[in-house]
Amino acid sequence: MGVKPDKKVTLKDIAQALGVATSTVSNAYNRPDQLSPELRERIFETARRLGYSGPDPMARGLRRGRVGAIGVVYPDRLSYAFTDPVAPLFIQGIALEAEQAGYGLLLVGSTPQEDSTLAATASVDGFVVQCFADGDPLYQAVIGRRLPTVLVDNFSDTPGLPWVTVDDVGGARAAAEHLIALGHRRLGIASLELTRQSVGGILTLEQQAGASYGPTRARLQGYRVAVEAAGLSWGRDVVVYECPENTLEEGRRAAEVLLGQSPRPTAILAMSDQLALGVLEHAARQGTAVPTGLSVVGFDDAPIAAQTTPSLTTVRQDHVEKGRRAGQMLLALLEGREALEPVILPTRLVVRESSGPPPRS
Amino acid sequence: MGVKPDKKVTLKDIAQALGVATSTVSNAYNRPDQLSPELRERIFETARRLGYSGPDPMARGLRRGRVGAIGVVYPDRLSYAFTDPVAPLFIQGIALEAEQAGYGLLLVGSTPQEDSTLAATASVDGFVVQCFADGDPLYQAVIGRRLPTVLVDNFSDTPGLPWVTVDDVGGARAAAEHLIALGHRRLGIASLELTRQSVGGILTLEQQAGASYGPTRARLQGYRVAVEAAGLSWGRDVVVYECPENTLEEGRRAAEVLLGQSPRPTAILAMSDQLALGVLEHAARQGTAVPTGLSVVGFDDAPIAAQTTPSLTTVRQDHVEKGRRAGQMLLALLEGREALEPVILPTRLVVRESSGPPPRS
DNA sequence: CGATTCATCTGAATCGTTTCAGTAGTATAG
DNA sequence: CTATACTACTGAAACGATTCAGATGAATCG
Repeated sequence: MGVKPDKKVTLKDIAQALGVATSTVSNAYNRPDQLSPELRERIFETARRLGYSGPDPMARGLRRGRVGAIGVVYPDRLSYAFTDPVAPLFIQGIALEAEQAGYGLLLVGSTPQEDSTLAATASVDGFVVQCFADGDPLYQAVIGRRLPTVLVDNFSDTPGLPWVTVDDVGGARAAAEHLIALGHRRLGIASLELTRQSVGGILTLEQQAGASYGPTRARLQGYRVAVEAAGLSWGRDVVVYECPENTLEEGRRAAEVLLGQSPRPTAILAMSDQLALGVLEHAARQGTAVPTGLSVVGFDDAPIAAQTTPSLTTVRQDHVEKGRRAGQMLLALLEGREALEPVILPTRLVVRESSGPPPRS
Repeated sequence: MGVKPDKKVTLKDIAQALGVATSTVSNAYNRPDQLSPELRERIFETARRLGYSGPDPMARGLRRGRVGAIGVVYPDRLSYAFTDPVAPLFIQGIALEAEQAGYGLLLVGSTPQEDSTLAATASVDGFVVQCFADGDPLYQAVIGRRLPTVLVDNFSDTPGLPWVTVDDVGGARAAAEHLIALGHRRLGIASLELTRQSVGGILTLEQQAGASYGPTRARLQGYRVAVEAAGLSWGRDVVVYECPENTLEEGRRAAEVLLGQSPRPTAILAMSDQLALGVLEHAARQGTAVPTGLSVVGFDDAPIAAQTTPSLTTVRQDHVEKGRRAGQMLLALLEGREALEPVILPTRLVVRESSGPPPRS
């Protein structure tokens, strides 16, 4: 039992079996006060006997206009989503709110075949969408659904479309200021992608101007503000390397390329802890001591950042809180409450062992 | 726009606007070959103009009998699910298969209010359910749905209900044998929960016999086989401490209690890396050197296990593969292909730095 | 005792699609 | 020039529930 391919048992079947109206059976499930307890019990008994597992969610959803699921949209393939150690934290935050309100979480990513995006056909009551590049078709598909939607890590000027971001500019700026205060004068930046389908590599100033991912753009700007405030030249004293993916390997490669520049940077600013860990790994392989030979600062404060050797100096953002806020905003929309104000969450520099004064030249 | 609460635009509206049959409009979306390209284009144009976002997923799902989502069920609250670093890997595995077949992943956990479980009302085509204790009501609810279902980390004797597990017994045994071969004669075990809603603490032999979580039971058994094969006494030479939650904190507490026993264990076997990391943390705080003062062996081989200092000796299982297999099995069921055989994935001891010979007494 | 309320239960409309058996009308074959 | 086959489109019946305005009879009230 449990998996027999019986023809489907419906409300009607059990109504017929008992000689009552289907509406009565429906009431047994949805409005216990509308019928006598005995009849209700008899209905459940019959349902059990016939193997009826309760009202069909889809039919109910259609009629009620509500499914009980919120869509969480990733700009990338779903299977990549979890290579980033902070993704689960964000989801956890949404889950925290969703489960209280009785919603499930439907994860949707872009499918291998670009054309038919799942976002267009997902049965959900609303969406939380993460960090999109300008003009991403998946994003368009989501917006096209005209469902209540909350943006994360992206701004929006559309009224009624709330968003939550973090202070990327401030965080990045604090990170760069920290290194400069330690005496570093030559910096390498391991950047996240600037555009969809980027190939990576050292970026010219022009290319940097074309960043279409919000957080990447904001962090570059934050770094730059600090650099120029210190009287350094962004063009001359800083090298920006774009990593085409947010993985350890790309972090390693970034380190390799950046440290191959001359003059050699004495510190590397990474836009994620994932990349920073890759940088640490490269340094370890090369026998470069951190922080005496090289300083590294990450971004995110992933749980692992505190556990590595050396532990990672990084910019903390509260991913769980970010998820919660997004969840709260969406639920407010879904439940017809007043829309919540967009919010910018704070970031904070956490100094650990991976940053220190530059080596004396 | 995008979020205006217009009254819903339907197929019928756009059919009327063009003076064609609704079935024709439907065909425009689902069977392009059934109508002339020009009409199809006119239909899309009108749809765009009226703000029609394509066939309603729920209505379509109802009619077609397929939603395009697979339910991933956690035995616990969803927000807890992600405190374990290996959970994302498992999901990633499922996602890998699901996204290829065009399915989304609906995460459902137990809701705070025990009664109305989301599993009973989730719009999905099938379920993957993780490690349940015998008789868990959430599990009953899932089975009651009579949808195609795959069990993970649990066996099943029901035909047509495939499962995937790992060789927990073998892995645990290898871990214990490793420690014994190193010379350890007194072991502490930091166990995962044995039953739902357990409170934790040192376990008597009787209590151990009542384990209702499959993996916990299997690992205990594996440890025991190794211990007794070496001529040691399970009752006298081994202390089992049950952690009520799989968290760092509980790992620390386990270490504290286990190391407080006398005679003191010279090694701790933890049933997850998460717990093992807690043990390491406790050791570090106490100034106990690992592995010279204490050996620690984990379970799972979470990504972080290789990165800690000292790196963690552990039993490797391939969580991504576990997810993939589960996904494949479910998809086979969903697509009406022949059911795949249940599978037991291998485990393998990975020796790193956290295990060594016991201190000389 | 007639009027009201109350607790139960019923019927029919509806939710927004898909599907399938047709119907014209036009092109191809014999 | 009639039979055959397409092509392009239509109508109506599902899909499996919920909802809401009644209907029925029993109980309560003044």
